[in-house]
Amino acid sequence: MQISMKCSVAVHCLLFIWEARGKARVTSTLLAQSTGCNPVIIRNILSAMKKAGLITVHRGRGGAELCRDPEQITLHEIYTALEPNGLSSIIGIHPCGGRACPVAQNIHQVLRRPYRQIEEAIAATMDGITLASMIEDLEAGLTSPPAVE
Amino acid sequence: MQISMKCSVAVHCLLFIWEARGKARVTSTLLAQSTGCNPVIIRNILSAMKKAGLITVHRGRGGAELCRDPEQITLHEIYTALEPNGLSSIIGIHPCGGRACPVAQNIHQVLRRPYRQIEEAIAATMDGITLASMIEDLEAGLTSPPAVE
DNA sequence: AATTGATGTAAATATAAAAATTACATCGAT
DNA sequence: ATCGATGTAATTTTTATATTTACATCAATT
Repeated sequence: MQISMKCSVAVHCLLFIWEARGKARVTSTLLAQSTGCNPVIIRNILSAMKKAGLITVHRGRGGAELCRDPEQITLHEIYTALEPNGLSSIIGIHPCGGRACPVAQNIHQVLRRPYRQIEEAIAATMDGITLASMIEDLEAGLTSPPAVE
Repeated sequence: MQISMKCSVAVHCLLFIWEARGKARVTSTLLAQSTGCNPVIIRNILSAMKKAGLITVHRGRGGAELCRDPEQITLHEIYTALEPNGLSSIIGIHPCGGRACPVAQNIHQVLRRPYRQIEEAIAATMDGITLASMIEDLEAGLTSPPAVE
């Protein structure tokens, strides 16, 4: 599994919720249209972020809002809200237990430290990225004419 | 896509090749048995590492050897040998171009910087991990009794 | 030179993980 | 009470990985 598309969709949703604050009720259908993915996927993502205390979602009436200031929401929090196992889910190790070969018996332990270091590096970087900084970049793009991709 | 199992298999192969040096000819069949995956997968991985200049593989007779000292081989090189697109392949961004929504039009650009920072952090960490250090950990495990998983 | 056991790849198949879809219970303002 | 919304479970579809099959090529050995 990668730093999955779920994460980019989640950021997309948060930015949308922020931009729409006070203007429109942000429903899962609306977010599905903007992100291009299914309303159920959106609801699952919103649900995860709700459990993590990042947003509130109104049942019945509908609509989502941020629970905190964008400065107080980091990419790391967004990511871990979506991935229950945290960053270790981005790393895969082939299963090779129960084999006679001594390399096979120890490979798991050998990789533990390197992979933990990588996870820590990613976590530290993600801690430094706030929703506020992404909003800043978004709004810079909104005022200037749309760039050709 | 994650830091795929290919990477852990590749490290496994390199450790095996190192431990077997001078003792046995390391064939893809042998590595397939030790890693638990298919000989064709092994050959593809070896082929990629060969192109990257990490190992040599003898045709006909068979057998693989390291081209360099383990101190001179980093995890980053191993990883990039396997993934043509480098670290950007660990990150997925949902496609949402061509939509009217201004958030959809800018999300790609907003995520560019954070994700580049993450890639750089991973790269830096991987640069600091050498095959030699993993061999050290492996051999520490070989001398002590096998741990219960 | 022929044999043998190996690598190097392409193509097809099988498996596993993600995402989309369908369905429906529940909620709450109007 | 109705209506449009969320919350989830279960199913299907899609996509990505990994395996298998097949075969051409190679180089040491006989």
